[in-house]
Amino acid sequence: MFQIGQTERLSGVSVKQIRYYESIGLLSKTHRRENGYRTYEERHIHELRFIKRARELGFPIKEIRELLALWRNKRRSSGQVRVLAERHRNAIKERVKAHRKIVLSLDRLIESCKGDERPDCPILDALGR
Amino acid sequence: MFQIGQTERLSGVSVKQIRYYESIGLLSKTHRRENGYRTYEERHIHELRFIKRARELGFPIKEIRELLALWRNKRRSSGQVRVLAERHRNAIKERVKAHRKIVLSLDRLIESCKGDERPDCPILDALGR
DNA sequence: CTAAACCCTCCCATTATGGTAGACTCAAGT
DNA sequence: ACTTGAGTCTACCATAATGGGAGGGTTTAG
Repeated sequence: MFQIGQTERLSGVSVKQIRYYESIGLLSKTHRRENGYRTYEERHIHELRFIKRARELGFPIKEIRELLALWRNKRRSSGQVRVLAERHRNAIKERVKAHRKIVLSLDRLIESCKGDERPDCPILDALGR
Repeated sequence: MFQIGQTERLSGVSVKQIRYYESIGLLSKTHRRENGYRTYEERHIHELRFIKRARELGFPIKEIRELLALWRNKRRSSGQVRVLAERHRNAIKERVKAHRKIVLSLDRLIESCKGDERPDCPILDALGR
């Protein structure tokens, strides 16, 4: 039985986040003591670590909800998880692709800009074209 | 003298965005007709196109504000613009780097997952470790 | 005169997190 | 017993940029 501060230290998830995850029904329900304090058990720590790792992999909370459901369900199929992971990976790949294009454009613009004290600026020219 | 719908078509920026950019002081002030309708001139179209291009390059509005100020200021130095562009490019590069790491991690996880009908799933195992 | 197409303002929702205020609880020290 | 500090609670605000919609005025064409 931990209280929220200990749970933060044990899981690496901030108190704010813990309360938020509970409020949106992502984290399993917690018990409350007489004084209103939340109490956590090992199970919650594990869930929070799970959430934290999934967040670090960029999964949005909506998808973590599905992953968590599969994690809790002993009769799930690994195929479902794989589909989720692949879908997410593709989304990130798309973002990377778009960002790399942007970087290339910026490279070209910056390259063409002398960056001196004069008001002449190809970057602004290109934007204001 | 255009009204907001025409301005949307000419600039490619949505009516919603146009009003928003004005409300935060990004777009130059507009005149209002007797009936309350906004009226736009060439100048506004140019500014909106500028904003649109900068947004497409991923510049946040805060930085577009600075770029626009430099664009309007005939006595600016191109060095200032270049610094802004480089800072922004570096920020995006960092994001790309982080995302690529994530993709690699996902690649490994997905690779290790057979994706069949069985409940055994290395992805969930890794997240719930 | 009416319908359609415009325009207006105001409010809400999104995503996930951090901050703060005001109040309560608990444990330790004096 | 009393105070102090740490811990916790709820509730509200803010972020970034955009879209959606309600409810209501205006203009133009038929």
